[in-house]
Amino acid sequence: MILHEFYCVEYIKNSEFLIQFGNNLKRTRKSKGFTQAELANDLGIEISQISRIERGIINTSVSTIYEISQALKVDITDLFNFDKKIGDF
Amino acid sequence: MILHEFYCVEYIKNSEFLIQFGNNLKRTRKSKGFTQAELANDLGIEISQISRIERGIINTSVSTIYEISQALKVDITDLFNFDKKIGDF
DNA sequence: TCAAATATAGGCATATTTGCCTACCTATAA
DNA sequence: TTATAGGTAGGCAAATATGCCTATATTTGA
Repeated sequence: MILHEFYCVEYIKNSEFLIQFGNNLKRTRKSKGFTQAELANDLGIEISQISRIERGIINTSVSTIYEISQALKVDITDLFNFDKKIGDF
Repeated sequence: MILHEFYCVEYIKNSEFLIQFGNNLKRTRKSKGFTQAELANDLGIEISQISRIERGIINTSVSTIYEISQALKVDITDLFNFDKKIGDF
């Protein structure tokens, strides 16, 4: 059994990046008018996975990222353009 | 024990995308003058992983993609710009 | 042709993600 | 207050990626 604190600090590599990425995904998803449930349903994956990705607690795969970009009808590169977009959450 | 044929067809989702992605990574890596061993060493991961990623037989994580882009000194979005670049291998 | 460098292949144990599930939280509207 | 929608949390088993290792194939250069 793993405590969440330990989980965040030791278990995940690059968690800062993952959190930024997740926040950007969340903003993008909302701007496209999707709920987590709708996005998950379109992808055929679990809502809890979307939640975990957006919170940056898992390091999802490149093909999932690709599928998300297709479902949201955004360019996959948009999901990585978050360097300048801080603090609009 | 898993035969390679089965492995490719049933095990991997989105293998077409992963192969394109891998080919694009390979071209990008070479254009930056890196061998697989050099890239793997810079990242602190296994050469065999780089090989597997470039051949599209595994679905690596978003943070590994991010780290690769940093090691190669390219924008992460470049690793996904391969729609138009067919047949230069 | 030969040797060295580079890349591919895969076994095996371990790490991590994912699917499935249930529960809880938070806001909003009736 | 109650109900509903949207999101968060986490346990557990199964699926998949990764590290570590050795071996083999392919390419490159002398």
